[in-house]
Formats: sequence, C-alpha cells, structure tokens
Amino acid sequence: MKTYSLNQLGRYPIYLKLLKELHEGGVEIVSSPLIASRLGYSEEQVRKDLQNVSSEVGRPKKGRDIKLLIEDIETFLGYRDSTSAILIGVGHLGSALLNFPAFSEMGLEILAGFDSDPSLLWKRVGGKEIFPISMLKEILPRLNAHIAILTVPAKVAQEVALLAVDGGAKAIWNFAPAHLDLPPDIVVENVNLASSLAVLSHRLNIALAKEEK
Amino acid sequence: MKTYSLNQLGRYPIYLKLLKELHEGGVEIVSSPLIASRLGYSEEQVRKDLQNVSSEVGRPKKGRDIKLLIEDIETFLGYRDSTSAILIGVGHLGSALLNFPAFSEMGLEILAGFDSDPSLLWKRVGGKEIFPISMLKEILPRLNAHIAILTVPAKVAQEVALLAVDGGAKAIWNFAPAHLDLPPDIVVENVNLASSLAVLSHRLNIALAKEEK
DNA sequence: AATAAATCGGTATATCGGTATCGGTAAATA
DNA sequence: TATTTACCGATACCGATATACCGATTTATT
Repeated sequence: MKTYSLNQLGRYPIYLKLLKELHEGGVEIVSSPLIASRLGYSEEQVRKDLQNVSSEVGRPKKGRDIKLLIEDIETFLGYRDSTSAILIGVGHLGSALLNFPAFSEMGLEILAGFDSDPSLLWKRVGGKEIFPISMLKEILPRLNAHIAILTVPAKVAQEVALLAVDGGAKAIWNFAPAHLDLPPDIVVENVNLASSLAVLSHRLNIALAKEEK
Repeated sequence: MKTYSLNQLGRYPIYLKLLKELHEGGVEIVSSPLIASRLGYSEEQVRKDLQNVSSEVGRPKKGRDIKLLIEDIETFLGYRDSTSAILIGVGHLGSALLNFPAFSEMGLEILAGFDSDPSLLWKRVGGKEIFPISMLKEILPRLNAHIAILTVPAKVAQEVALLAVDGGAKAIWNFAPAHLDLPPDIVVENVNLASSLAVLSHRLNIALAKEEK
C-alpha cells in the first residue's frame, strides 16, 4: 500500500474545507486551477492530489463534481467511519481540544477526558466527563476508543502513553514534547509546537536579514 | 542562504530538548548513534543534522561536546536573541498558548494578547494583558513585535492577519484553519490540527486494516 | 605496543515530492 | 460544422532529502 507523507496528506483536509465551503455556496463543479488559485498551490499539484484519491475522472473545460470529490477525500482520510478518542491531560491545551467543535466534522468523537488532578474529576469540560487516570485501564476498553490524545506534561508522557496502549489504544496523538517509545504497531502522530516555532523563527531570521541588506 | 524544510528544521528542537536533559543529568559528551537510538532516527541522519549546524568536529569513539552543541543549535534556530510576539484571539487555544511556559526558553516572548470580546479586555491571561483588537494598529508598532500568533476563528483570520501586517508584523504563526493571502515578504507558518489528524487517521486506517487480515 | 572497536566525515546512491510538459478531449463559440 | 479554448491525464524531469557505504581516526583493550 502506498504511503503518503505528512505534507501530502495534510493538504487533503485543506481541500476538504474549501470544497465544503464552495458546495454550501451552491457550486457543483470545481476545476484544479480554481482550487490552486484559492489555496496558493500549483495547478499541477492539485490535479495530482485529486487524482490520487478520486476514482471519478474530471471533465475537460469543467472540472470535477464537488460532491463526489468530498466523499472521496473523506473516505480516503477515514472521516466517514467516525473514530472514537479519549483525551488524557485536561490542562490548558487539553481543555482547548475538548472544546474544539470541528473534530466531529472530521469524524473524531472525543468520548471522555482523563486527568490526575482530583479537583477536575467528574466535572465536565467541553461537554465531556473527566475521569481519573487511574481508571484508564478500566474505562478505555469499555469505550472502545482507538485514539488517545495526549496533552500531558512531557515527563509523564511515556508512562501515560503506555497506560493508554495497555487499555487498547491503537493510535496516540501526542501533543507532549517528548519522544514516545511504543510498540511498532501503534500509530504515533506528534504535534510539536517547538518544531513549528523553529521553522517560523528560522524563516523570520532569513526574511529580516534580507530586509536589512 | 540555504533554506530548510519543516521536517529538517523541526528536528532541531527535538535534539535540543534531549541534549538539555542529558546535560542536566551530567553527561558531557554525546554521540550520534546514542541520540539516534533515543529519538528513533537513523544514525546517519543525526550526524548529518549535527554537522549542518555545528562548527565543532566530533571525536571518533566519543562524540560531541553537549554544551557546545546546545549553543550551536540555539544559535542556529535564533533562540539566543529572543523574539517578541503578540497573540490575537484569546479563546481556549489562545489562552493555552498564553499559559505555555516553554516559549520563553525558545526565545519567544509573548508581550500581550488581543481579543474582540469586551469581557476579556484589560484582564490578564497567563500574566499577559489583553487589549481590544481595534487597538492593534496602535499598540503593535509600539511593542515592536515581529510575530503575530493567530488563534482566531477561520472566518476572520484573513482580516485579522492583515491588521497585524498593517501594524508591522513580519511573521504570522497561524493556528486558524484558513489559507492566508498576504504579501510575499510576510512569513506564514501554518499549524493545522486537521492536517495532523488526517495523517493520524489515515495511518490508523492502514494499521487497522493490516491487523484484520 | 599491537589490535580491536566505535564513531567520525565525506561521498555516492536511491527515493520522493514537486514541477513542467504535452497530447487528448469535451465544451464553448462562431 | 469547424475552430478555439480550457482542463484533464500521463509522463518525464528536477532538486532535495534520506540512506547507505567507506576510509580515516581516535580511544579502549589485551
């Protein structure tokens, strides 16, 4: 099976968002050059990306059927059969994610939160109940959640990730700035703000240097 | 000047974190294979990455001086001369970022927050004062902040980004799921959770399919 | 002192993502 | 109906990144 890089895969949600907007605006057919100009991509890249996931063929001079395209991308990304998740670590970032409404559009249902802070327990954050981490192993299998969202401090990330895997989690969406060492069949996707900031910072340095000269 | 991709640059903060941990643990010298095994990278890649930013040469059979290495990476990333930023959109995510202590370690100082919600104004979040967005153009030049962190809803992202650029921002760290159309000399770094989730979701689908067969 | 082991730097190679090109074809136009 | 236009699909190309390899060198060991 072909594998896709983060960059490639990451473009599909962006296409999806635009396509949905256009479709809601009453547009039925869309062409690659149009998408390209709206998103700042090249025409060729858009066409290649769409060919990748779509079985339908585009019509010259017109483009592609938006509705079918949306379905194709959603199916490709796995948004169609919605996935269940739990979130561990209800701090600032964790709360923000629990309150993020767009996840359900992407087929992600966060069923519950977990935290070790007793003052949070049994409360509701973003409409989700918070359980103690000690109950993870007990509750997680019952929820049948495949994804564990990790928003805990880096020091405990590895330990908590193992608990989640023990409980049956198949994928970890890791927001902690820590490298996780887990069995190879577990899917780990890291979100590292420091990395993103490093890129920004470096590019800014270049831009400022160029400005000065 | 050589430019680096997100993948390449993004590894340096990860090295940095590990190196600092090791150094605090009393380790003075570190080898590429050791780093590689700790982070799950290949030995060759680590060596190449380090060669890229470090002027010192490694010693066979030993490795490199951790302290010098940390300095080299921090200098390369621009962490040494700290950069000022403001944050626009003090919602859940914005608050989480305002409360994120590690930014100052990375040389990023968030000076103030901006929001349109009157109930937030003049309060402090994460120790930072919150101003109305309408004052952006007035306050931003005085703060001399180069980076604007954008944590606003997608619908207003473009509009607010333009305000920030008007106020003198040179770089936008964009957390809104929207494509920003800005002058080419403005550095835009997008953080798109939907993209990250798409990657996770797709890989999970593959993993689950493999499991079944 | 001689040998073995580990890591380095440099280079060569392969893969991959992105870009450009080109012929074909459906739709629009005259 | 003939011609032009716009977009598609396929393929070829290019640059860059990651990987693999190899000789050199320093340290540790016997």
